[in-house]
Amino acid sequence: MRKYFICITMQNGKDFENMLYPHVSVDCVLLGIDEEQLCVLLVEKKNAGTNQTEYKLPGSLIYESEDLDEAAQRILNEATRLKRVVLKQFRAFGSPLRTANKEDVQWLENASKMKIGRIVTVAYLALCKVRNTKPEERFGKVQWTPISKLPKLPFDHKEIIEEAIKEIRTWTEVEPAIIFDYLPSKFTALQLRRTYEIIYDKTLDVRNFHKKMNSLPYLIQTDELEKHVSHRSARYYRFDKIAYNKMRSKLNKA
Amino acid sequence: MRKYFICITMQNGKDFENMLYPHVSVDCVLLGIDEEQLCVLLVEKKNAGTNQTEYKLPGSLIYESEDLDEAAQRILNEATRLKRVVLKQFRAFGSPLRTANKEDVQWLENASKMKIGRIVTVAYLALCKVRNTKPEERFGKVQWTPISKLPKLPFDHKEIIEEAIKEIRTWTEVEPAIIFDYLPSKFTALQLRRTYEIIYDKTLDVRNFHKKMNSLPYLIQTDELEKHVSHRSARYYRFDKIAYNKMRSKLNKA
DNA sequence: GCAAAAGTGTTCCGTATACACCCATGA
DNA sequence: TCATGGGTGTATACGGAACACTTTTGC
Repeated sequence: MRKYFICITMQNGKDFENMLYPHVSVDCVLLGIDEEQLCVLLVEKKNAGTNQTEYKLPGSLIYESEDLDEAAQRILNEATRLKRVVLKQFRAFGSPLRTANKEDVQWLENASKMKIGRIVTVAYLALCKVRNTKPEERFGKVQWTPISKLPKLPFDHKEIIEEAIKEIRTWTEVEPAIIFDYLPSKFTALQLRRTYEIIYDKTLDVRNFHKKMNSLPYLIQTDELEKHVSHRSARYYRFDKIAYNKMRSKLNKA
Repeated sequence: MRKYFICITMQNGKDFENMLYPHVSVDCVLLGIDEEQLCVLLVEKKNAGTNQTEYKLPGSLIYESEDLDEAAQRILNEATRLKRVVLKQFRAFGSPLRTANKEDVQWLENASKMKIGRIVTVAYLALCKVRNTKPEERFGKVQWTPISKLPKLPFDHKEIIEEAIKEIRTWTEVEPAIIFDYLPSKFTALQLRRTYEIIYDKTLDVRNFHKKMNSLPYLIQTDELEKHVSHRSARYYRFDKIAYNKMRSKLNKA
């Protein structure tokens, strides 16, 4: 049995480079910490006709000539205006049932102006500074939502978020540098500890944590102290990227 | 600017279920151990016109209604006739440059009878018993090739294999059960040790290895001994899946 | 003076590493 | 009798976990 599949592509005389590729999408799970909770960035999903606002993960079909990593950076930038955030691809989701819900498909067809069949999505993960995010206007409103209070989400976005949360725990273990990408350049021991506590959802012993910090070659004490706090002021630390990389390359040899 | 993209799909009156989806493929990196070396299964890639045989990873476009995991199982089964092997999705490869080599694309168009543009591939990994593999005839010849002697490969298959080798090391650490899926149901300490040695590409201390084995609740000594070997006969061990799962669930709680 | 967080050391336990010799078997 | 792998124990090092009190500062 022979099978034929013919694709005809048309566009308004514009370059092929800017064409969307309506078979593969990239979704970004942007995690951040706000009000002592792990939060995920959701964007508004405007439903034609109805007034109710629903939410979804920031994501998009990829462009014809765009690498997956590039697409992820683009989406992250559109949703937050942040640049050079470390993004990690963590899984592809490709069940044919992803597009089983007709409302979801209808919405996507309206949004993309394309006929949508099946879509395989590649999911990315990043840790972002919540305070710094200002999405592009045309991207609509974004909302940092605690992971304990996720609303109804389209497609399999809930599953994607669950996987992302598992993933970030193992990721921070193997590549702790991403934590410092997330923190301000000077930070206190408390800030660092809270970050780990929220990511791992458990409390850490203060003394053991200090001991650990002192044993890590890439955590440098500075002379600066917190000011104007109503308690003993804490010392600021900084992340030494060079020492970190040196340590890593040693580990990899052994 | 509006963009249009029209897809027309035709087929010989057969059901849509069996249609290939020419935008996403799945490639399987099947690793095994032969002659004390880590090997990867490659399949013949017949080039129309020329007589030379080249090789590639077993892989295929996915079918319209097929999940990614299903596609991976199908490909594994076609290439080895093995069933119920644990496969792990480890990364999507989606650079537009994947299809930069025209020969590769030409070959794929011939093989699939489809017009091929860009393809995003999702890569899977498994550990297989080399001796048990007998591919389906129509799949062509397969060859277990030592990873140190990879031939020229199409697309980015070399990169995919390199990633897979890194991946299997971390995978066996977090999920040692896959090793026992790979070994015969009764195995000696030597067999198990060699398996680890080859995967990690380093030698392990014999005494420490025995000590470790004894400390693991899921490794059970049997009363059986090797026979007809020209040295003291070794004891057989077996893998206790129940004990393994019990141990895992404890770990996850803590 | 009090609330709030900073900072600091010791003990214990389990796991990883290093290391050398005698034993059983078939050829 | 020799070649081959089987099997065993001890000492040391390191990192993680548990645990309580004094210090500093602003209000």
